[in-house]
Amino acid sequence: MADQETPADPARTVPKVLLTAWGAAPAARKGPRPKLTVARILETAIALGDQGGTEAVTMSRTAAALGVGTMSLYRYVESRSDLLLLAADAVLGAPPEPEGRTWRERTHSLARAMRSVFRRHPWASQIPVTVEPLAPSYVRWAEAGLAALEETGLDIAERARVMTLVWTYVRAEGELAEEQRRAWAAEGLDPADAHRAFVHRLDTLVGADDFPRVRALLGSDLLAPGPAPHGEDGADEAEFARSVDLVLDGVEARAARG
Amino acid sequence: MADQETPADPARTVPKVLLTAWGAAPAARKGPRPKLTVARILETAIALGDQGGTEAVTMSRTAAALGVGTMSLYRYVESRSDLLLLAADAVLGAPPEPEGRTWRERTHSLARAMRSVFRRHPWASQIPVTVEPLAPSYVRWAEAGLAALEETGLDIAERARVMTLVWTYVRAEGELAEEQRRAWAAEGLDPADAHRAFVHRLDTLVGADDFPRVRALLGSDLLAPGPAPHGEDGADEAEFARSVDLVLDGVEARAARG
DNA sequence: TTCTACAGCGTAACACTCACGCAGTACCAT
DNA sequence: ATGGTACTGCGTGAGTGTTACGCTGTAGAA
Repeated sequence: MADQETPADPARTVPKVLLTAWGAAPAARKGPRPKLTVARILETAIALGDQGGTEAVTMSRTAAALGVGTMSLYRYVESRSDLLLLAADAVLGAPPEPEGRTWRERTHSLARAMRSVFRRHPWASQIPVTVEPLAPSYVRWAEAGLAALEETGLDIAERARVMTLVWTYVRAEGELAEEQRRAWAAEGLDPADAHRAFVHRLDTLVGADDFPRVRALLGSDLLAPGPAPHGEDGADEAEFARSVDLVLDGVEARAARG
Repeated sequence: MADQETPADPARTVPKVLLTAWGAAPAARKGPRPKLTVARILETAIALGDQGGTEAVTMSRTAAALGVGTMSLYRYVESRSDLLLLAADAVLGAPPEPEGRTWRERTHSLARAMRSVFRRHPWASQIPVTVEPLAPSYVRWAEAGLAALEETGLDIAERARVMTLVWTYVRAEGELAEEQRRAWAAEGLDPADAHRAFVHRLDTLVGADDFPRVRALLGSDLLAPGPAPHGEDGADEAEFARSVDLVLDGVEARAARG
């Protein structure tokens, strides 16, 4: 009997994670009934992540929360990193129906929706689902993004480029915000203190001779306390919206050129 | 003697990592001569990262490579994550003199330079130095970016937004590329195989009914094997350049409006 | 004398291998 | 149809190797 597990062409293999993610893993026909499901495991992992971040999602903790032995999880998931990837993709879920009449409004609406996912589950932004850009939820968001951009008239490759650029930025923005939030929390600073601390450090460390432009930020709207208190999400969200607008300006210019 | 280490205002503290990074840590006046320097430790950590990625940079391995005990490193660096942050910032280094006559060329040149740093030290892209946006090398790149954008005529806040957007994208692009490269390597696929595997998986998993636009990518230039072989850096770099151009188109449009 | 750097020992947590016992199901002989 | 049996997949406990990091004693420089 030939070894059926090792096909000749490595390019025709599909990793087990992807099969699991798409629900394409073959169901068992014999043996005892499984006590768990992948869905239930992910649910638990997501809950752990929500309250303690990526590092709180360990095999032992997840298993304990489910009331099973640590090793049982390996029946459903090949490794911890696979578990995290599946959890992150599950969190991404399906994109909402984009709001707005123009492609621009709809694209912006999708970007804001993805951002809000990463604000509700900040740990997920640290797991690049796009590494395996074929995880089902990511593909759904890709499809939605390409659809929203359809009436720009740009060709499919260009639309894909825009979509990838925006999704990459949204994820990265979430990642940075989360890292920063954790850093502040580790120092025991609340958002207001954090903003003051940042200004103080900038003032202390960054010399006017070598970094005149960075220092000039001290006097700008960016760092001046405005109506929307810094550190809270109001100001950050406005910044985010403006950055997305910048990209969409570029798309618009390109679409106008044909 | 009052506790001098705990000032009343938490916003006036500067974390030790930052002081170390800026070379502002006070030198010891007594005691035995230090066997190591932070610079030498970082050099070693960077070498380890270059050949084995982030996870290869452990305290024990770094110490062993230096011929000292593991715990000795904690005299110079507060924690592993501090070590990684310092190493990543060291790798970023100083930006080169940007090439080009227009702000556009110079900004693009800087973006490509940062990308090349992250290609030479891919692990560094996984450590968000921008978390603590006051690490010295990042500040240098920020200053360079703001300078390059000066003659757009945009105000400082807008220029800062553009700079942050571009730097964030560059880092994230490097991060994703590295994660992908590692994933392929773990499967034992070379770049050519990886491209074929990707197409095969896309074809297998992504149904035409639910994802017509994503599937349409199969027939596009993006996935068709062109003169520059996919998986190698040629095609990726061209994609990167086009994405940056997209953003700069947006900046141009905004600059023209005033 | 006083301060500081160094390193060995020890701890707790982690991911993951291996081997085992056991529970159901599918199939076959009757 | 029915009873027995072979087999497969399930859960898990023990064990391995690695990790970051705390504590403590020692040696050396000012």
